[in-house]
Amino acid sequence: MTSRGNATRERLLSATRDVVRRVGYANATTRAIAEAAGVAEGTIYRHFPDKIALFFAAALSGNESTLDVLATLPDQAGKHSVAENLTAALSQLAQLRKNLMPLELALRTDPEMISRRAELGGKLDGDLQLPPNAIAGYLLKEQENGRVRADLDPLGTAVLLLSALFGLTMAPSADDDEVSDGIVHAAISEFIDLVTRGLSD
Amino acid sequence: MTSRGNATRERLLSATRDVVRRVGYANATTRAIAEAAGVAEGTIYRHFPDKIALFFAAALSGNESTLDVLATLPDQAGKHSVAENLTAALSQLAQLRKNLMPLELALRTDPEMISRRAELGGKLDGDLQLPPNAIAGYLLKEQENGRVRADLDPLGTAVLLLSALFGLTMAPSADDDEVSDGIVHAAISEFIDLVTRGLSD
Amino acid sequence: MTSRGNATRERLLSATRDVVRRVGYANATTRAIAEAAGVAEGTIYRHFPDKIALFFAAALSGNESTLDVLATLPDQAGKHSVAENLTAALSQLAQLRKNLMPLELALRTDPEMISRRAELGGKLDGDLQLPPNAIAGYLLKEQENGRVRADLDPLGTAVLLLSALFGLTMAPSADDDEVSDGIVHAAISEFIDLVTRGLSD
Amino acid sequence: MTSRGNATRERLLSATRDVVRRVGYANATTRAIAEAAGVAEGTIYRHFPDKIALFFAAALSGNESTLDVLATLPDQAGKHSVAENLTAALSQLAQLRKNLMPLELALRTDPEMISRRAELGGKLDGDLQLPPNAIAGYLLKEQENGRVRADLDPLGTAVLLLSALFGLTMAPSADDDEVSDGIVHAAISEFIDLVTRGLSD
DNA sequence: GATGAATGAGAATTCATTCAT
DNA sequence: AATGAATGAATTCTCATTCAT
Repeated sequence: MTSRGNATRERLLSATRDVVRRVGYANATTRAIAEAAGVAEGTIYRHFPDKIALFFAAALSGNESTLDVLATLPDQAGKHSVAENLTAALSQLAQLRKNLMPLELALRTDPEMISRRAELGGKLDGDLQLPPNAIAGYLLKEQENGRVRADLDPLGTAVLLLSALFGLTMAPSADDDEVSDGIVHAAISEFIDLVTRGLSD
Repeated sequence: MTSRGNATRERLLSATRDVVRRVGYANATTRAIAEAAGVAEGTIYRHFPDKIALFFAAALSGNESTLDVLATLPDQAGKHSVAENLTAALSQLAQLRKNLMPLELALRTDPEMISRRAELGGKLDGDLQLPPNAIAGYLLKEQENGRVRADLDPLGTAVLLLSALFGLTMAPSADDDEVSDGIVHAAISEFIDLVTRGLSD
Repeated sequence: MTSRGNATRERLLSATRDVVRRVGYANATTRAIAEAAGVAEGTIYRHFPDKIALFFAAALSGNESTLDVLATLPDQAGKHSVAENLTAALSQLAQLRKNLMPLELALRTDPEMISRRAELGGKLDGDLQLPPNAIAGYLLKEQENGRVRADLDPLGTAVLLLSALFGLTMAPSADDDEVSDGIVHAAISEFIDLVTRGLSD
Repeated sequence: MTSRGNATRERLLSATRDVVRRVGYANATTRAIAEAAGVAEGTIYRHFPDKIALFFAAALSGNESTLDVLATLPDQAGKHSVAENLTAALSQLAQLRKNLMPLELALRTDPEMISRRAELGGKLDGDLQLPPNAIAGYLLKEQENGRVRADLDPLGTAVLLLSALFGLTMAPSADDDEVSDGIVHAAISEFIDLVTRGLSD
């Protein structure tokens, strides 16, 4: 792969993310993406077999660092407070979700994408399995530490938290990305507070 | 509006819901909807100015009873347990979500729909505001009863619960509707248990 | 089907034959066909599921009378001369070939069409089987009449004659259809003379 | 021309023949040919001005030996039987046709190729004229030997035989090349028998 | 009111050809 | 000589919408 080719590929991935964020998945046409990337439409097909493959690649790329951070979550057990640790972890994941969300929505909306999910193979499935596993691992350690109720199912609770996170990240629709990030972070914080202390306490 | 016209209109609304549930919003073409309704494509445009108006109307119609039940939620304060009341309320709402979800996804995905949101005017916005208000009203009464922490913001917590519910209802993808309903109900129940008792007890 | 719809369908079939004859199968685009038919491109797809179905339909339609004539060939046995009967039959078939040839060539050239051949189902396969069977039936009767050698395999000989006819009809490429028809007829006549009398006599 | 360049050129010609035989003329893309030849797409244009020129060159090359054999046909007059000589000659030609056929079909199908026929100039026209001339020359000598009817037009008959051969070689569609060759040879043999002895004899 | 044929803009994708490296 | 990334025109097909009947 030439360096020019690589640069074009990156421009396409970045343009795809931009266009999807701007006009939504349904309106992210190859024409719009090519124009945003400053290349001809045909160029897309030198780098990706089809549009869906481009979307998958765009959704996956650029999330490596987030995932790395998440992998170290279980090591935080015992340090700081449980609420702080979970808030930090979910905030990280919210970042990830912001990139993956249009893809996730499309996955739930467009039957063709569902059937193409295999494409992501180990890559996305691995990525998607990391979060619940990391959180479950963390909860298990904290159970051993006595900082989390022993009768909780760690994996079930982790999935519950992630599902709720999904709802939380969907909710706000601020145009300004920074503002939006702040809202999401505050919501997560409140949510973890609620979950940690309970409704009645 | 003649009774024939009315019947056709209802058939179109019902067909739209069916088709959207079956093939997703993106693939719900006017042709498929007309076929499902047993009418000609052109007939759609006798009843609705365009496709988006049809979707809005379809999403709204048929949820009246669910909303009615919700309106009585604050009256349950003090009866049963808080967990039971919230579980019941969110389960009701999950039903509502199942109908509204494709529309909600589209609303968050497709900018054209966002701009058409005004169309729903008081109707949808009213409907959408009822759930948080009903839950907040309930939480407030339970605070007065001493069954919910006084330092919680009722409306903020209600929105939090609803956001989480959204994530919960998105998660499962069982084909069988009844099975899916069961999974969602169990998840809501666990979720409310977690929220009620807290992580650490 | 409305009468307007039927007329459009016929115009499309006729336009397809014209365009294919004029520019060849490979260059017979939907755009060119629609333009020739005086309709919008999208109209093609109201009448035919896709381009290949249109080609098959175009190739098949309008050959009924030719096939009918052929079916009566065995009844000619004993009348006129064998050479006259065969010349007449092959000339009829040459007419058929002129319509089917672009399709036949495409069938041998384009793998996608080969796989779609099933589409023609009984229709084309029946049509394609009639000629050899009709000729074989005729030869058999003439063998009984003693006007054709008894040691010839009727069906094998019929296939041989038809294969040769294919070569004959391919050969000339006169632009003027009438001239071309004349050349083909003369070639068939000479060919049958050769086959009837033999090289050495 | 360096030897490397020459080797590449040969690989391209061979790859073109292979690809055309495998997927048909319509699907023989420059990409597929370049891949089969193990070179980059751009390399094609170092050796040939465009795709059509490549096809012409590929069709012509590699048939020299066949043509040489044919040139000696008239010398066989008087030896063996007429049927044997013609069967052998047509079988040779069938081999040639197998290579030229996709091109011939394209020539009759695709107007663009017709207009480029000039490109072949003396080369292809010479090659194409050799077969009828060789056969006509042979028939003339056999007329002198009294082994062929004197009232036959040698060239007309030669063209007739070649046209029929074309139909014969088109007919079978066996996947296995050797099987296919066998079928064609048998058909030619039967055909010459028919033509030699006549229908009634 | 209802029909359904027709429309035409626009979508994804292909491919021969060019050109900087 | 060779590469292979980039091009952009062209292709098939879709679909919301219109309108004569």
